[in-house]
Amino acid sequence: MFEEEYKLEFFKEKGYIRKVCPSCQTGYWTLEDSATVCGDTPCVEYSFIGASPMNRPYSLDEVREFYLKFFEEMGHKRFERYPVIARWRDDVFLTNASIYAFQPFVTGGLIPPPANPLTMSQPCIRMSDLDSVGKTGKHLSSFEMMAHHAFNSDKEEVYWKDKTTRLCHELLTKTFGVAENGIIYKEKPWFGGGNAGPSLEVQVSGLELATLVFMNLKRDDRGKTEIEGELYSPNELRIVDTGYGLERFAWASMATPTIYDAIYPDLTKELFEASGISHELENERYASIMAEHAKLAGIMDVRTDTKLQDLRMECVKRLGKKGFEITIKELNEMMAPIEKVYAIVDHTHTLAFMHTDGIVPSNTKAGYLARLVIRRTLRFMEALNLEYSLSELVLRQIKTFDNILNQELNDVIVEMLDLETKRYHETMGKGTRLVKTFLEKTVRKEEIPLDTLIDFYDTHGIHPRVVQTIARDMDLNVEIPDAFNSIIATRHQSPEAEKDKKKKIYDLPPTKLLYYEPTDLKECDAVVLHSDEGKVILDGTVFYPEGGGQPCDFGVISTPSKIVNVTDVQRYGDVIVHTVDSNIPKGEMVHCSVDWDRRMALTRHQSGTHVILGSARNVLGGHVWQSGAQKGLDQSRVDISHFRKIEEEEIEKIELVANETLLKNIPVEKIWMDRGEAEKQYGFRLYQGGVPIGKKIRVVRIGDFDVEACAGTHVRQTNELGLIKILKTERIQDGVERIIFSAGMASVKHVQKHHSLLRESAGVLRVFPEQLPKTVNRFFEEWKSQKKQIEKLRKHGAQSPVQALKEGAELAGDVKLLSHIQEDADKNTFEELIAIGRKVYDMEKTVAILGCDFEGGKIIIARSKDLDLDCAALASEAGKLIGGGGGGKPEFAQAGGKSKKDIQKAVNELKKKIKDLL
RNA sequence: GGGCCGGUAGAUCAGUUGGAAGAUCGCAGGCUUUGCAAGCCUGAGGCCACGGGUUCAAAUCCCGUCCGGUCCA
Repeated sequence: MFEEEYKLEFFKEKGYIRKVCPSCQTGYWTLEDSATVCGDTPCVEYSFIGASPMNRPYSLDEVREFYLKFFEEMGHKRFERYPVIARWRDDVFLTNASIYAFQPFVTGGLIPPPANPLTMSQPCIRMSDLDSVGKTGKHLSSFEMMAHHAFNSDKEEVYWKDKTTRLCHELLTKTFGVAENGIIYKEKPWFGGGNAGPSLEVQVSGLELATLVFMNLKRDDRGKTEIEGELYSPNELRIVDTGYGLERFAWASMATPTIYDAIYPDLTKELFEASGISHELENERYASIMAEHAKLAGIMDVRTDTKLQDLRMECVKRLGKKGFEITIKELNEMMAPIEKVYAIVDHTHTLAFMHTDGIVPSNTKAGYLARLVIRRTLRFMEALNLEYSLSELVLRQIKTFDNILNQELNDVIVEMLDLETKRYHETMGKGTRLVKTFLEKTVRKEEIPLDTLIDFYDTHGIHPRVVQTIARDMDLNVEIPDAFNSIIATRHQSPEAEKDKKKKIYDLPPTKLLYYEPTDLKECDAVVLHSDEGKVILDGTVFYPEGGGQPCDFGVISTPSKIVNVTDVQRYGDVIVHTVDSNIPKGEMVHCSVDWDRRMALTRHQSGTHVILGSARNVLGGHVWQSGAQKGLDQSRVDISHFRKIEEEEIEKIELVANETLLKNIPVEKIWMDRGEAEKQYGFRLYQGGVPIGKKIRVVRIGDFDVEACAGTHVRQTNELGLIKILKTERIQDGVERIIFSAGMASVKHVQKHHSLLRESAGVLRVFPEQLPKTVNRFFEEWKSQKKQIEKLRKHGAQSPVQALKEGAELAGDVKLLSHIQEDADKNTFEELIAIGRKVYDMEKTVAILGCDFEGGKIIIARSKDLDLDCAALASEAGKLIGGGGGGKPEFAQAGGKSKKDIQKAVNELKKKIKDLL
């Protein structure tokens, strides 16, 4: 595919020849006549381990700096990295590649690139390879993708395939000293995310150091190019999307057996020592084993245990040939802890990136991915018995990478991770008890039903392997089905989300937005451009359409002949549509008038949201981001990321800071800015309330307190908000707290309402509101102790009525038959009867029938333990007689019903029946 | 955003088909012991998360709310 695309002038000039790999059938370009395979794993093995193809070892910082400098010298603008959490996108959680920074706005042609061409080193996180990390020696869950990008269009031609390849070639040979004939360019059509194009993979010593992608196609059902069953057509933008593996450069230059030894040398070494592993790469035997294992891991799939064992077998064989005897058992035992150390080092680095960019662990979204990594790491640490805390290790990584990581959140991160560690142990403790209880109860202990295993994991977070470990401690064996993971996966497969209803597109000029400036414009004149079924479109409007969590304006539109109510206002693209309760003809001149009380209430809550967010960030820390908001008339809510419940004092403090800000009377500036310019000036903090679309964005700034991209309506100065009152906070999810607050008159009303609640409650108890807590507590305590007193009296008091009953007993053979009917009974009397009934159990040959008229009618039937009589059955029958039912235990039962007049009859019936039975 | 599970004594949890609110640990007092540990006895400690509904009767069944856990995207 794309064969013609790869015939570059550069290859011709250099004397590159095209060959086809007999092993994987792909085309590749090489200077070596003798080359037989494509140069990529699995067709060849790494040849750089112990033999660097570069001119000297490079540290990560050196690789990055040499790289960026090279491209700067070649006319590229150095571009700052984006966060690893992709807040500017709603289709992904994490930044996966450097190009993510430019999607979708730049790649979609909506806004121009911030610089062209540009170069950057973008940290990326990929969760997909998590299982391979540590085992293969090359997989990382976080890495930096160095890149140079060029965006070509009909208007601007920067450079394309030929120059891209020349640049790459020059970087490798001149800067890093790689021999020309050691570089192989492999053809590899690329596609993903709705785009496609040819690409070249750059191979050095069996390692793919870079991929040069030439994105020039887009998905199009009418397109002529077919890739993997999808049709593509040429894109207006031709994008040079390159990716160079920063860590791989360092690895190749250092020629260590694994990538982890190259990029995390200090922490790796320290953890090996702490786990009692002697990681002596100077030791020939050890180094050979590691190197051989790494080479094989590079070409073999190790995702399952079986496959990993295949690799180990092969490794044992090869080592034998080289004169190093080792058994597979020895090799397994040797590698298991080593892999864990590598994984820990990698994972803590990933967490360092996640948390410094503001991810808070959670049970949803990106936070959940962080929790996954945290728990994996904790498991590995436990297995190695490391006496480190997770927070300590992550902090170490943050400090090691201080030239690219933000150090401001360090304290918060430590607290957050310590809390996560605590939570993990709690969950595990709970889980262990649960599993133990289950295993003790189960009869056939070696068989745990699959459903139970699934329940343990899905509901309680206990992995089957943990169940297995617990079972082993109890000398039991538990089998885990191979298909366990896929079973879990299918359980969670949900039907595909409904496609968004297509919004109606109106072919009309953009509506002029008159609601922004001046902020107090309440009315306007307009012309009706479109009118149909109660939907009206004007040339301009003061009505704010629903958006950004702010409900739309209400009001009236008047024509010379009538006045209609506006009941809904929505935005469709650049056009604003008003829903009205009576039709207005097209072409009419109208006058719009907004319900100003409503608008002001909403506006105050809109600005209030920004103030609350600023105060929350102020009080709680820089990890606080908005994760949702809804404005209302009486109250509004804003959801923020935070790792624990907000404490009462913190709420008070947030409220104080917010109101101080109001009193300072800070101007609320609204500026339309170029997107790139705004991002550069204020960073990603802008995107608190989601990502606006378009070249220009509206930046709302409250002094140094808060800056956000926001399309809502705002007050002019903060004092217009009046009073901000936090009404309550609640936890939406782990890591997300909701603050419900009010602003303006709504706050005053809330304060008044609370005041009257207090006054009313205090009035009932006839005390002052200040004494309420004390008094309520006193009443509650008294109530409890009185309840207890009654209970006690009843127990003692049951003695004498029993005596009285005994005296009036009838005899049925040798069995005493006690009966009594209590009239005017209340709950207490009834419970007394129950207490009396209880006494019967310890008597000799006695049956008691105790009736009362509480709640209709009740009959208690009790017998002594030396009799064989089913009271429950009797109660059931007696219940029917009094219009209800009954039941209980054989020795004590109750019947109840609605008709109290039948109690006597039922009791007589019962007596007769019992006599018959005995 | 969706799914599943849970909320009972200070802690950990039982509580069968709706009919007397329990166990273990911890706590207090007593006995035993030279003292401690342990053992034995006795006792305190519960709006069974909250609000509705069904029922003669709800910790238990149904609905809603709040709180917590967990998995998935």
